Amino acid sequence: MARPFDVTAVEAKWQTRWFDEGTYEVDNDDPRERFFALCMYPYPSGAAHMGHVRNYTFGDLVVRYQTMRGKAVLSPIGFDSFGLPAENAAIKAGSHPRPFTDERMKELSSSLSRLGAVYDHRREVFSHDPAYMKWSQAIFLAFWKAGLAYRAEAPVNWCPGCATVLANEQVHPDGTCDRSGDLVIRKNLEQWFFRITDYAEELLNDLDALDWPERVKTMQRNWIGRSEGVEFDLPLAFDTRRALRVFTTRPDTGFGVTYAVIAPEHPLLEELTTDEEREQVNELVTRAKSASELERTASSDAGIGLEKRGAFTGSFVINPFTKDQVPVYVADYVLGTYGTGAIMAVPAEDERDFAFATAYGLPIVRTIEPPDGFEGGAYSGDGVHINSGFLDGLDVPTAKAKAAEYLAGHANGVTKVNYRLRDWLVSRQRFWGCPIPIVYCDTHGIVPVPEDQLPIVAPDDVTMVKSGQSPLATHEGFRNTTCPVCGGPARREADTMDTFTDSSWYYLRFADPFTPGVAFDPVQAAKWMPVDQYIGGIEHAILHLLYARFYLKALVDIGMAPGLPREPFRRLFTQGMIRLDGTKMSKSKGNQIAPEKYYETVGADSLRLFHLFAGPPADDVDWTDQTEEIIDGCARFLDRVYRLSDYDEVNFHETSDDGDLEIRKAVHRAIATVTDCFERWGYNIAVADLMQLFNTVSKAARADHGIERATLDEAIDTMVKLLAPMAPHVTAEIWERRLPDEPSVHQQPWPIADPELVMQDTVTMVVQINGKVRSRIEIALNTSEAEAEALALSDRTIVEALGGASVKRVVARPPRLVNIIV
RNA sequence: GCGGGCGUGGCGGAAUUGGCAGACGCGCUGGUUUUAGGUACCAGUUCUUCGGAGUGUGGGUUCGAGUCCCUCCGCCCGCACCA
Repeated sequence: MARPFDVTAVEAKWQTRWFDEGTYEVDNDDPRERFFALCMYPYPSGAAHMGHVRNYTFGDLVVRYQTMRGKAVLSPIGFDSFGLPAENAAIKAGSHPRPFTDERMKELSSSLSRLGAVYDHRREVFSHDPAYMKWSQAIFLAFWKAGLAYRAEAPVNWCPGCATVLANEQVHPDGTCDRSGDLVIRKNLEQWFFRITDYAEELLNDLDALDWPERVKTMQRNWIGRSEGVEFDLPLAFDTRRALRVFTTRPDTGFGVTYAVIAPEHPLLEELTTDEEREQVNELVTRAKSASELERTASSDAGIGLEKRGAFTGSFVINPFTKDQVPVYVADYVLGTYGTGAIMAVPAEDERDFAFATAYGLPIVRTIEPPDGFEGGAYSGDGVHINSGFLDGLDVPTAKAKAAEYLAGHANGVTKVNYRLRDWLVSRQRFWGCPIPIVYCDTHGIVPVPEDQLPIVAPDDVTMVKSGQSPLATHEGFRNTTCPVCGGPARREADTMDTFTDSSWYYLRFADPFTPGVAFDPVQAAKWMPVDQYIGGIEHAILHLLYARFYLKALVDIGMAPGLPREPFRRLFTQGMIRLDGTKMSKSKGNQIAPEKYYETVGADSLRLFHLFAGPPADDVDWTDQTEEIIDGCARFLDRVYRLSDYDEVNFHETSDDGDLEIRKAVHRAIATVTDCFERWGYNIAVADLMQLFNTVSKAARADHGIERATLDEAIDTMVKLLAPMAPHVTAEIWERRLPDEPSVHQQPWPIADPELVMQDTVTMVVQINGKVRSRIEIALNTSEAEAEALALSDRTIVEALGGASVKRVVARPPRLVNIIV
């Protein structure tokens, strides 16, 4: 395609200038209003892919737009540079992950520059930088000292493919690993945890005030999984001084408890199991323990309760409502890690209990009258209580309160809130992560590494193997150390931290990487925090976004971030993904379209414009046969703007006339609509509005009648400014050619619409007959209803169309329309 | 199964509060320029039996519905034994 300018040269020229001149460097004491714009910490996987391009196009637009709005914009970049892909590649190549990672970082960095994205490069951060690791480790130790980090043995998720344990958040519902797709198995291991559950309530409540997509907030709410209920005792039939403690959200259904169920891991199981039942109980427990999560949940995948697996323990407990003895079963549908690990079962009002009761022939007693015509097993809705003694006749909420009161007096009942959220498992048996700064001494046990010895950096002379433990575990030079307390022989922790710890506080380092001796100075960081606009993919809806929220709250509480807000990201935007042939475009699927080729042909500006124009930013984009042509169309539009700005084929007239006034109005209306679109993420519409404005201006300027020079000057200068955040290179070039003595377009203030020109004094009012458009009348904006009605009824076209029909009613809604009903 | 979102030309998509459906772009058709192709520019492009009809289907509210309510169909996303 023949272009009116040398795209490659122009883009390179401006990229160099922005970088060399530090155009987007910003100081912490900048007096302007502040704006913190941030794209999610990218994993350096090499040159930017199309998803990056989309993400960083939006991010860069925000940075440039807010800058033109007169704000001091903090635009940092860094790299989430620890992680498995680099380690796996190093194992394969028999090398070290560091050079591999450094290379990928360089590639990503340069391809972001090539896109035209601008940053304060002085603030660059990457996870494996010892200067950053030092503080990642210091935060770990601060958590430990505050009791937020602890070591415990627990059944954990082990991924054979990744050869490490995983957090609950990294395991899919079907029991496979988030990263490798391998089936995760259960193992009992001693591991490090962060006490994120201490913050469950706050993490849940604070979501309400965040300007985040509702979808993301819902996902987090579900993940945290708050449920309110009552914990109480079911006395053991053979020894009523002791009891099985259970948790329920439905105390009101207590009269319908016909059995109890305990988890295979429950500590009382052994005691409750009678000799006659021992064999089948053991069989069930063995199976449940060895089963993977997938196998354990498989029965429900086939349809609710098709195959509840359980066994009678031989023991009974007493229902505190009915005083009846009910059997205790062990079943794998009750989880040892939630609530008390035991439940009261109410088959009539709980689907899972119903399925189990049906399979094992247990009695079902309804305690709530289902609605007429109700078909099916369990009824969990509201209704009138029956068969429920003192609860009979009550609705569910009332009965709940009354039952809870009863349990408090008769069964040690206490109201309780349970969460689905578990503590965050942070140990990883891998090499390429931030080492956990802990030493184990035979005398002093767990000893933190003193801060002046941080960072603990993994050695370079390791043999990278995939063995189920980090190469650090067998590296004698690293492993053997001395106890910081007694100086005796000690061993270093060989595990590294989950890489999500690195991305949980990087935004604070961005805000202040300058103050020596601290991770960040809270006073400096407070100048920028919280992030005003965070941009990233929906795939981080739970993991990263929950962890980062926890980190900041914890840092504030333990005194590392006093005075900072408790939420890191005020506004979140999640952009859609790019799909090719119906699936997400990704490296692992091998269906990527590389951006480089577009840089070389149409240029970065055109590719950016395409991503902005393709559709609503939050929606997925399908890469199709048509895409190339749309990108060409975007390039064509930029070329037209360039040519018009050169006054190519333009006719001028001397003094301004009505035509010029119309152009000025169109220009100012576009300022208003484009600005509005920028504020509400309607970039696709902003591009459309600019194209429309261009068409109007271009047509007028090239017509024989021509245009006044001042009108065209204003139109073009404004268009270039409005386009500048979208297509930064070509607009900078046009601006410089037109106004070589002025500061760059990117330093210009964002245009402000003149209300006089935006306001239309006359508008086209539609006249309908029976809801069908029959005529259009130009009217004044402030026309009254009566005037509008009179104008409509006397309009020649309308009189003809009516043909003397009797008018039943007239609905006048000036200035939009009049509807005549006949 | 539960929760949420979405169905508009050949295609991507516009249409703040119910008020001119299809902005803008792609593609397509015709034309001007050009040795030709490409580029550039101009005109047209929902369907139509030219009365009208039309925003997945059927109903409802309203003077008026793409927009609000109900039914069904289809697609996408999240959750899925958490008591």
